[in-house]
Amino acid sequence: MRAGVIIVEDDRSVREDLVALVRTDERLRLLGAFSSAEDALRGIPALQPQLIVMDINLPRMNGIECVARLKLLLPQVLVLMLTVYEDGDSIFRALKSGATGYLVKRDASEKLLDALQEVQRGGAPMSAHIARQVVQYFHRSEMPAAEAERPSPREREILDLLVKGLILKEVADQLGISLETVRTHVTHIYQKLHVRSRTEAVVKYLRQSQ
Amino acid sequence: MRAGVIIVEDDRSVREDLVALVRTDERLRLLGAFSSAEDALRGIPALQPQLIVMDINLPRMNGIECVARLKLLLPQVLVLMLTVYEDGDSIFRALKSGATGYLVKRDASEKLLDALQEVQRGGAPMSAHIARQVVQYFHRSEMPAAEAERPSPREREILDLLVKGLILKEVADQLGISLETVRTHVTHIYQKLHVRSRTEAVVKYLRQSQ
DNA sequence: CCCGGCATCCCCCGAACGGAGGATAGTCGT
DNA sequence: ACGACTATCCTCCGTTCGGGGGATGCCGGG
Repeated sequence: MRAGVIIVEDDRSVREDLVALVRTDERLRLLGAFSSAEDALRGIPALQPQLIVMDINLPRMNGIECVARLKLLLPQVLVLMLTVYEDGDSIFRALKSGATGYLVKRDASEKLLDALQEVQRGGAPMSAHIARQVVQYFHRSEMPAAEAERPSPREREILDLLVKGLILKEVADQLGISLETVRTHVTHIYQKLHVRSRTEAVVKYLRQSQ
Repeated sequence: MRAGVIIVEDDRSVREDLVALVRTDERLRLLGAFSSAEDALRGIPALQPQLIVMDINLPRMNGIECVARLKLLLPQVLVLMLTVYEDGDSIFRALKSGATGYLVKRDASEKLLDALQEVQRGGAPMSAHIARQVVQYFHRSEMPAAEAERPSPREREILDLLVKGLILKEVADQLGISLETVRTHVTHIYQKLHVRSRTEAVVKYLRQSQ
């Protein structure tokens, strides 16, 4: 059976090139193409693809965030990141998010199909140099959260109460501040921890503080 | 300043006796009396009492559960449990939930006021025999969850997905079942873990599985 | 002196959630 | 064969959440 493929790429002409390319390969079946991370998150789960080709540089939510979320919904899916960036940080974050391969855009037209095959065979298409960095990266246990990414003291105070199971209104009463203020703090916490729900925030917070 | 007192007792005549008793003591100020745990939970936080006299044997939610929840909202409040039960298990669960003293009902009329004073002085009004058991109890690290209290395999499967931050709809898609089914499972999980929100459930689950 | 981070408060809105019902069906042990 | 536990699906309803705005005041670094 042919492997289902999804393309996520905001540039229309590039996207159409990729779509055309995938269609030339009889081992692949193109299930769809999206032009934004948000659309991809909504549409992909129902399509149950085996492979995703994801551009990193997307408007609003980037491809790395998008892959991280998709991997929660489709743990089995194989992701090939596509990008113009070659810096180590992007590579790390992409792979950390769950991507299997990392292709530079200028190589896409000639290497995409080979890379997709390699991904399916259990490989990880990328240069030896990058592979080396990857190994080293995973030896470092945790991505050191950037300075501005850490919740402020007040925000941590609120997190502590959320961990206890209090709802927002109870947190407000407890701290003697308004519900709206708590809401704002919580929004900021979500942004800093890159999550979108209380549960995710609490789990991440507990894990970070050992 | 006089210490604010709340009474929670479902039997009207007993409740009125207690109210009258507290009113005779000029060192105390009666802030209110409730006849159910649910009403108490709704009303007490706003009253900010220093002392709570709580009956264990209440309809629906019992006094122990009620105290556990109140303690989340008012960590400073001192609780004196009132009960007809003298068995070790009730005592343990009451104190575990955050109660400071434990008075048998038949002693209430003559010892309540003294007990409230003692609680405020940092004491713990109960017999030496009980105090001994308490010490031993806290040496045992955890209350072994009853057999029927443990989530079923399917429920744990769902908990695992909730820990990852998935919302109910995503869990449903992931498991190939309907949203309603997930909702039912989650309700059962809440009942077994004695919680009322996803956050509480996830935190408790993570802590129980080390 | 201005900008960024922080803390506070407010509004709107749609989606998600939690509680309380009820229902069917399969398994398992007594 | 009967009761329990489990898993599945459903409706109704009020509350809570999360995202999107915007606003003020304080403080500290550049």
